[in-house]
Amino acid sequence: MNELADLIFPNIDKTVADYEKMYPARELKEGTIVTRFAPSPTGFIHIGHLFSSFVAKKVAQDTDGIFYLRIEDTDQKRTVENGITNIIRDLKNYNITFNEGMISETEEIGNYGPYIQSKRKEIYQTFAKELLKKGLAYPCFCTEEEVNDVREIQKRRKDRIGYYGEYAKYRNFDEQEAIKKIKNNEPYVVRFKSMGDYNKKIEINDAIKGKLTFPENDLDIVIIKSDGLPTYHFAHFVDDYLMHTTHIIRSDEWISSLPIHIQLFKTFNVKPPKYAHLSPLMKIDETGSKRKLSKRKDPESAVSYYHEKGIPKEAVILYILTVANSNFEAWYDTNKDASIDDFKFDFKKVSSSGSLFDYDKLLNISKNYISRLTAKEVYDGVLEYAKEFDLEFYNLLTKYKDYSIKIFNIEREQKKPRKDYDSYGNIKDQVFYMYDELFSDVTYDFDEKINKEEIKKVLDSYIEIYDENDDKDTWFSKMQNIGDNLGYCSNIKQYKENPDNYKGSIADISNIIRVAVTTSRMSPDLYEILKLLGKDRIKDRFNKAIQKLENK
RNA sequence: GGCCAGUUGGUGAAGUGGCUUAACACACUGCCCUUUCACGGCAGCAUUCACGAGUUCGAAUCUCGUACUGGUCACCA
Repeated sequence: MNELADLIFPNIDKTVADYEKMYPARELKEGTIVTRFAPSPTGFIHIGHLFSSFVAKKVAQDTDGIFYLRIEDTDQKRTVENGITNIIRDLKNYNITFNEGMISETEEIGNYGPYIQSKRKEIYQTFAKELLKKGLAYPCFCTEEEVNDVREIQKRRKDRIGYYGEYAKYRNFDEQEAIKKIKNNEPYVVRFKSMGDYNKKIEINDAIKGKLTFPENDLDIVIIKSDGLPTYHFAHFVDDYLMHTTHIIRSDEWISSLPIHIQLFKTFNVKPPKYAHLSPLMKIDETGSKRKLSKRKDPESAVSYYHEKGIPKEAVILYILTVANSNFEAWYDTNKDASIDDFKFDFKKVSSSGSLFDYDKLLNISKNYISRLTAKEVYDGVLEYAKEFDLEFYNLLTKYKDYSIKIFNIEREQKKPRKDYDSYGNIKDQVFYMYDELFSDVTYDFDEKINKEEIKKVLDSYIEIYDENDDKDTWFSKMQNIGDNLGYCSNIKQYKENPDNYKGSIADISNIIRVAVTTSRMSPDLYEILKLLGKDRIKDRFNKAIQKLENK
């Protein structure tokens, strides 16, 4: 066995024990959680990554633990230029930062590195070599075709699929023959020689899914690929053992490999970490069935999608927490001013089946979030958004900074603030009429019932009496006067009792002015809008509206 | 096909044998408040927890079976 091990890994002279000494257990209080986020460096962060990294960070943080970033680049094909930098940048945007691990394409912090798997080759090989020496691993010379053929045979026989038992061609292959093949440069992989018994059961307690029962693993899985790098299963064991990860938080597509992972830990006499498997976010697809959000088909799976819509990062995180922990929403409702750091995350409150991604709910959370910001904060948010996506608006916001903040302050900073902005991306459409530069090519939504002579009368009498210094009550009683003089009821209740006695009500008067100024019958507080516009601009708006009516 | 898991209104869910005539939130509908809209308030929206059988005085909650949905069965992670 030693001869074979030395032939396969001639340059490995350290032992597992050496590495165990190099990476001693962390000196942490009992119950402290060490977690990690371990993506492939594809540079693409999707909502699922955000979800699992957030949860991992949160549970570590709740115990003053460690959260580190490990890069899983054992599949060279998937590696993308600047992938690591992009991942770090995107996560940082969402306030997801690390205590340890990679901090750029090449640099890292922490004592348990390297934190990038391609630099850990010797470590994996050391563990594999030890297995080889003990007869718990062996080289397998099967070609891809051979493996496929076996699968076909198994399908035909309705046998369980996989490399195990009598289908494991090289499991009991003669050592000298193997040595000959290797010396002959035949390609091979290293497989784990499983001692598991498929008829026995193992029980695993998942922090989220609860008690899980599986048959023992008896698959002789590949641990070292022909390029010398480990497979996920093997790297997971080696890394999380040596880095002393206490909790593996990952997506639940890994559940079915759990027996393999547990077996690997047991083989080295190591206590496995705790596992917490997260269900993926789902959506209803074209055919009406539920499926995982896919980064190919679903634009909303990309984190950049929310960025482009101008949904505040904080709102996205709030949504994620809402989905992740079912009691969060109620907690947040009663602790509106608390930081989400004060919320204690609970694995038991994580749904064990996949949730549908609910965009309406996200928007609602976003809307509530924005409603609680100060006008200045809204301004900063829109400004940052516009800088990237709407230069025209950006320039206006910069030019009219104080004025813009006043606009955003209409019916804000009060007990029950307005809630009409659901994202930074939809603000411009709602306030465009406050900017003369945006007020061209407009169409007015005057009430059809009121003819243009009436409209003119109202506007004319209004401009005569308008005084910018009036307070709201004075202003409104003047409005009522105009109405009374023209035959519109100034009291809405009276009007409703006898609508036939009047041409209309004060609501019609308001709306004529509102439409003339904003083009729309829906707007925030009219008094505030008029005040911000000022008398001269109001006059201009009136003229413009009248002109448009004439030309009709 | 094997293995594993899940299934409570349009959506996310609460719920662990009686306090459930099934919370709460989103969406939707109606009413109220109101100079418009938004906000806010009130009401409506699952006679029933995929289906069937069983255990029990009693089941959304326990057991079994069926159906459906999802995951997995790579030298990808």
